[in-house]
Amino acid sequence: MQLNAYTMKLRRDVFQALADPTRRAILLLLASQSMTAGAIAANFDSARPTVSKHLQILTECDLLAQEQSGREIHYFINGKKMKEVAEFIEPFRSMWEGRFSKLEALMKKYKI
Amino acid sequence: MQLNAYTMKLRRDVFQALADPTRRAILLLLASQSMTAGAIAANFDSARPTVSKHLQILTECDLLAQEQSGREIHYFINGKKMKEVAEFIEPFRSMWEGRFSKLEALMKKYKI
DNA sequence: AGATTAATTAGTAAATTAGTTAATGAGTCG
DNA sequence: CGACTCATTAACTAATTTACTAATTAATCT
Repeated sequence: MQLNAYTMKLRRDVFQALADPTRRAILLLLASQSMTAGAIAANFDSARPTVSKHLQILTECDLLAQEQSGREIHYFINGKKMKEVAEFIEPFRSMWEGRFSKLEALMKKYKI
Repeated sequence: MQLNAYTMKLRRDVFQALADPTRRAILLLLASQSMTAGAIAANFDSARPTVSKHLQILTECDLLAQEQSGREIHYFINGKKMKEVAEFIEPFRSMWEGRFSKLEALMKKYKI
């Protein structure tokens, strides 16, 4: 079997999915409501198959789920998957919001 | 609203930097203390110039800052930049932690 | 049935990325 | 000064990503 971009197993994790600005815009679009592939694509300049591909990538890594109704496919966000990203940045939170963040930064820097 | 290359952020941004697992590991390493390039590289199998490149990318997008001391370069995290990621995730938070997340999801889905 | 619509899959080209080894720059120390 | 060390830059390759047009699948409408 010939392997191509569609059949090959590629690296697909949440962070890689978020790396593309179009995909982030899709997620923000869907934050308020679910939409069909066509309605989503209407918000972008890219060709429809391009948006379709982005939707597939987001779905593969579980950031989106789909539900077919007739010939339309509705896409909606899987909030739980976003949690993975939130958990990654959690250890850094104190670095931008704590009162003592500057002091802490210095202490870390000089390994006190 | 039409989203295009003007309204979207271009490459080499925080999200693109986080897409690589080695770079995420570097950030986690530095979460507890600053380290020299050599000490960081010692934690990975990649060749040193490879790690150096990752450090450069992380520095370019301000996730890391560097400070030279003699011939060593100390790298440390710029927590504020992480905030950008946190802010992107924020609108989705209710989707994984709210009591009513399932109900909300349904309401959004059917645009009630 | 035939035409239309919604969306994906296929195939291909261009750009970007991550990795390598070799070479270079710049402190440190005998 | 010359050898050694820390780290980056240069040059190159292989793999991956993103994009497009054309073709296909499947549901709906007249």
